[in-house]
Amino acid sequence: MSDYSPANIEPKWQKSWDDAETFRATATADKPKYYVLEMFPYPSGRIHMGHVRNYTMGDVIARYKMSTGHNVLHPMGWDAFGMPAENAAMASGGHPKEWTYSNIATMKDQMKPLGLSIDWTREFATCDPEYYGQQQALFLDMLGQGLVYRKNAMVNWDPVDMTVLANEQVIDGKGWRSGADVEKRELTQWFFNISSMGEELLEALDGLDNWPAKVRLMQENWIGKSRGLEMTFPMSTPAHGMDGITVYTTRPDTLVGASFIGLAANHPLTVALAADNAELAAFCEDCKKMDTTEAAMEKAEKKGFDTGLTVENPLGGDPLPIWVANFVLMDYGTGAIFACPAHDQRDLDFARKYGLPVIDTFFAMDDDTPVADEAFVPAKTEKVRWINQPAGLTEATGEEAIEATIDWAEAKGLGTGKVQFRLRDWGLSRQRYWGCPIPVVHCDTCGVVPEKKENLPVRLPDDVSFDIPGNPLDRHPTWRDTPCPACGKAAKRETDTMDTFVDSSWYFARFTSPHADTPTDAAEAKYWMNVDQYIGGIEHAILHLLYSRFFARAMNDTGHLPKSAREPFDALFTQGMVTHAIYQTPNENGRPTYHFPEDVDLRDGKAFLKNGGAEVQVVPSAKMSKSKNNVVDPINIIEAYGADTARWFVLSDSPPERDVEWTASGAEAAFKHLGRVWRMAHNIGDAQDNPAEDTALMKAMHKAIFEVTQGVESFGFNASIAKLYGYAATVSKSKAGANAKRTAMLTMAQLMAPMTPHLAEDIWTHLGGEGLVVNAPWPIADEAMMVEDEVTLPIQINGKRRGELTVAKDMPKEDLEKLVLAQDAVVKALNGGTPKKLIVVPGRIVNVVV
RNA sequence: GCGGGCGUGAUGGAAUGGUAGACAUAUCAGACUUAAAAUCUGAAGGGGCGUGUCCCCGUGUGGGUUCGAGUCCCACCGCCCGCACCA
Repeated sequence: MSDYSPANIEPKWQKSWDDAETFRATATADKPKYYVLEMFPYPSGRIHMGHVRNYTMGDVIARYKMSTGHNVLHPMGWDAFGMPAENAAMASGGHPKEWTYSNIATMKDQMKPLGLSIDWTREFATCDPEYYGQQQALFLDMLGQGLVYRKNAMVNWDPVDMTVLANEQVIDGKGWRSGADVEKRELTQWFFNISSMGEELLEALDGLDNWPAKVRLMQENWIGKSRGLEMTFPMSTPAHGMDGITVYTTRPDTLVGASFIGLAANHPLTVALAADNAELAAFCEDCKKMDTTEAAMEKAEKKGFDTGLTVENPLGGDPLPIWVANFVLMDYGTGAIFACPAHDQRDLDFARKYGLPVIDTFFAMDDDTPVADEAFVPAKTEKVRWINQPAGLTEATGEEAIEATIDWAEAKGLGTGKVQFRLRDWGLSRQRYWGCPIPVVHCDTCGVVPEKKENLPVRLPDDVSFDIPGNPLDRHPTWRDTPCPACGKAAKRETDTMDTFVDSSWYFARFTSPHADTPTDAAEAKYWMNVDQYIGGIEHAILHLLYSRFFARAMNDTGHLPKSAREPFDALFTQGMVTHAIYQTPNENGRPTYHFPEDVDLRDGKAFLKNGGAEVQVVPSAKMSKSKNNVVDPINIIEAYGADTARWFVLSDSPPERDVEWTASGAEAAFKHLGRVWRMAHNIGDAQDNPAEDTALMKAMHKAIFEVTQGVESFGFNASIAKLYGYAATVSKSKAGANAKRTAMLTMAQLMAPMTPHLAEDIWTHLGGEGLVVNAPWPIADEAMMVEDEVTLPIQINGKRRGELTVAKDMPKEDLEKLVLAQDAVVKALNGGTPKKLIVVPGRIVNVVV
């Protein structure tokens, strides 16, 4: 008899699915829909194990939903714009377009053998003119609604990539991609007005019950809503046309403790003063550098510059000096603060350094110690005793004092309560070639004019070169030239392209009608949206997901999505990485030399080099990385064991949200198990029916159906697989007749089908299952078959297990208690006495308290 | 610094407040074999001697709640992640 051969099986069943167009998503009224989406990949050129795990999880859900009577939409596409393509063009002289499309072709070839249930007819790349043309249409509609605007802004300039970066693309003062120190530059930029939706984006987080709490919290912190008081301190002597300093504070309750005013280095007053004060100008230059590169290293160092000016204190008392302080930021609040050193560590550090007063405004309930070197900052919910509180409070929590003081200040006309967000508008302009052109024209007469929709897409020119840094669109001989859409005179195109995060902010909506000649088709979008289950990496917790939430709202506002899709992802799952041990030996410099897994022998829990036998240090569970030689290529695994083994293994060993470590022995074991199941299906035998054994097997089958289903429903794929191992062992050992075994194995095929679809089809057909297993309805566990007549109860004495008792499930409590008290262990423990207490948890446990 | 999460065998991990360690890896033993591979069966948290349906200890540490705690509460230790001069 032949043996389990994935190389024969897998292409065969893939062809059957293709021929039957099994995965074609069609909107029909007779079935509920289910939209499952995995975050689409960047076409780097090769798929990796992380992709395999991500897509397999989505595939399990998609196939399961198909078999439970849903129209399933499970699409795939390519996040295809971005700098690596340009970098490759610079390095090797090719064209970003060719590089990208060739990578897409390669990766698709690598993905196809996985047997994913993807509707490839909906595939697109974001660099397809058909896609980015609709993105331009969307941009114009958003422009019309005031959701996009232009402003001068200090931007983060990456000197290596020669482009602007969003705040969130700057990590520790360095470009997220290039790692270069980021500089500040002032440019006219396009911005999405995401902050106008801050409140809604924050409030709607509450409704996202099927998102990880962690992601919701990260977004909440990112949006950063706070309530405080905006008030103006009148200047003692007006200067540079200004007669007051407006500050924002979340702690107006500590106004009594104000000791100085702090201005940002780029506050308008600072800038005006620096114009004729070289020393201050030099100080401000220092601050600008700190903002980017040195911030991380010298975070504790507070520096300031005394302007010599003062403001009047609205509470009476001495005027407050105005300082320029390096820790005050222009782009939050008003760029000016009042400092209360007693209750803010930064202010205190500053005050101590420059000898400014420290005024306690409240004390703990049981402690009068004045603040020394540590600011007193209790939780806002803690009750404290106030000194000269402006609103007249004596004992109150911070929360109460803040609200009371805002009311007081408003009544006195000193200021107004204000809500502030950390979330800032999203700068989308990029000075790059390989991105979606911003569809506007600059006209000397008309200014900035939107391109007409009938002229879309504004296509990228193909004849560009990358031999000099900077944007090839800027230096293209003719591309910029175009008539002004308003007056028809000669004008110039915008040469900035869009941040690639724009491309991925609405692709999920485009998948509902990928070839419509508007961004979406209303009927299709209404049927398929929302995404029922979105799956991807935690690294997208803030940027991609927040931007997508914004875009879904913007698309609703511009009529491209229904209101119900303003929150586009009903459920989000963030999966863990696939890791692999690193094998390293120290070289002569003491630095590690990395060895490929295939060069290492594993014996007795240790690792040795095959060549030379030297012992190798093993670093477990490290992220796969080419530079560490610990990457496992899915293609090699598929060739060696087949796709089903790869799929089974990446799901098996760890819960989906955690990292899973790829081990050669684990993959081997997965392959062996699939072979075992295959042989079981081919060795049913011809045993006669055996009622007792048959019933026992059918009971086990229904239990397996129940448990595996539960695992799939709850994203516990590893649990489902553990149950399938157990079920396989039960079937294998069963003495049931051939009919019952055949039934048991047909169910096995169905239960395994979402994880190992090719093997499942093969078994299903071999055992005479009707049609394709992918189309078979999911088995339903029969509750009656899962009822056990007898239960084994553990008997505890004082909470410790001391024996067990097998009794009829429905035995009356009194009879059970009698039996328990007659147990040897219980009799011994009671030693002739009576139990203090007898706890019977029906069907679970008995505890005797002695 | 702020916020969040996690600590269970050699390893990955399982366990609605109810038999801790399912399932898998690695390990060991047995069967089959001339032998090996493959396959199948079984053992296995640690310790004890009295070898048993035995006893003691055991889920980072210390307390607490409970008839009963890996699970709930408090404090501490360690690790991981996110944010970070946001007034």
